[in-house]
Amino acid sequence: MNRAAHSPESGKSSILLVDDHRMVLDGYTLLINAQPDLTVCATAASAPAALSAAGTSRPDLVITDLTMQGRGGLDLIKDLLAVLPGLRILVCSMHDEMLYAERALRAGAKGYIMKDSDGPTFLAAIRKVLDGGIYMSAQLSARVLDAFAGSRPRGSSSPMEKLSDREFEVFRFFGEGKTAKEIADQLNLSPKTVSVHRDHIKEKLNYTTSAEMIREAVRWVESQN
Amino acid sequence: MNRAAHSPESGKSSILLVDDHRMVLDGYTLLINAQPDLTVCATAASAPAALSAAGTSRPDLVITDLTMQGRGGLDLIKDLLAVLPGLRILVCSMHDEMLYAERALRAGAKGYIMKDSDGPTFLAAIRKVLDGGIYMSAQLSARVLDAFAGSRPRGSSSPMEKLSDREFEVFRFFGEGKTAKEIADQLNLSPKTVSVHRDHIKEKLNYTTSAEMIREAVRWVESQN
DNA sequence: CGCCGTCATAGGCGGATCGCCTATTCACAG
DNA sequence: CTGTGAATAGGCGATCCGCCTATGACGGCG
Repeated sequence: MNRAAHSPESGKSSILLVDDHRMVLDGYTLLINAQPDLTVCATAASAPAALSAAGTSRPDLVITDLTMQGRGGLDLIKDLLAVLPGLRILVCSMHDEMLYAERALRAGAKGYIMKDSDGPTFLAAIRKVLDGGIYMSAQLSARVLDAFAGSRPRGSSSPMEKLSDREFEVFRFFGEGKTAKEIADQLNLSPKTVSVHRDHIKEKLNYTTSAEMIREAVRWVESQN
Repeated sequence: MNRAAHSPESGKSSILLVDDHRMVLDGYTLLINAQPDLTVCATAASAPAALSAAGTSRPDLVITDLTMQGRGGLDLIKDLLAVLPGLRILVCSMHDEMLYAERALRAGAKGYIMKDSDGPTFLAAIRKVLDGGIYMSAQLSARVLDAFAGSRPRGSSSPMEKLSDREFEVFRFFGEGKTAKEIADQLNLSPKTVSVHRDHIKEKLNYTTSAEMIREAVRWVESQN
């Protein structure tokens, strides 16, 4: 186990925590700092803060939530890896893994764990990722292996799987009652880009009107809560 | 301040924490137990566990998340109040308050705070609710006061009560994913008329954008089974 | 009975948005 | 190296939105 590559002095692996809920940051910090081999070197409550903190503190591992206000967590993963290639990222989300984990791992994360995991599971995930492994639940890994095995009962799965990451993100925003313009502002895009995404979503999911698409987006977001 | 009614021995106000994310529970516990006048008497990670824990530990206050798996922070509020009438409940949600706070308060909660609040704000909310007050953000209270300012022919029923028959009809059509034009065609009206109804609905229900109104319409239609 | 508030209807108008088309860049697969 | 798809965004005409005004109908009220 050679975890201490970036922490020559302490011998502890340094971790950057990213979550927009302070209480969650406190909870993680409490748990992690109680471990002899781990230490929290920085925390951040937003994507920009996370990028900045990652640049200065050079953590061995970043643990991040997926859904932060504005600029989804997937973008943060990509940005972090663009700045610090090889950085290990463990996604810790409150959302059902089936819906987000695949995207997160494809974006470059090395693990996905749900927030309702208990301490030991959580620490096991951290150490597995620090050791160069990929952490995911048994269910999820089964699903991934299944997908790689070539079995394709396509169509029975969610129609949303046809959407690209960006389209999916826009879809969710529409489901939250946001205007195209509001979404554009929040993602720092031109309204035109959002409208193109909207068009593609409509086409991929076979909706004839935007109102219909929005309704289904709202229903879908509802079903996630 | 007579907060210790149910905690004769310690003099501290006892709090039951409910959240399905253990890390969140840890963070809250850390903060609360550091206060001289507050103590966490129990935690629960599910609605049934919360009901059971509330019955045995008789807390002065319950702090609960709204969205737990198995559907229903709102149901938990109602169930808790059914078992322990007069119990004070502070909802601590990660969701935009505009979307859930009203429902939570109508269900009987005495406060609503977002998870990204900092410690002092959080403690202020706890103490305010323990003292018999109602805690909500300035924005939210402004919205509530605004809504109650010009209307109370009925004590407090559905917000849709304020809509005229025609407006309500239009509202439902929007909730079914219909376009303004489609609604106009179906009701043999000019699109302009429908748009005026839409404007009035937005005004009466205090929505700032049409997208927000449509989202709530969809949610309402959904809730009608 | 006349007055006022509300409802339902709808037109006007300027600016915003939609729907569709095209284009550039980039990444990745074949 | 070439093609496909994703992400970004501009153009443009038609449509829609948001706000204002207006008319007729109904219903309570002094």
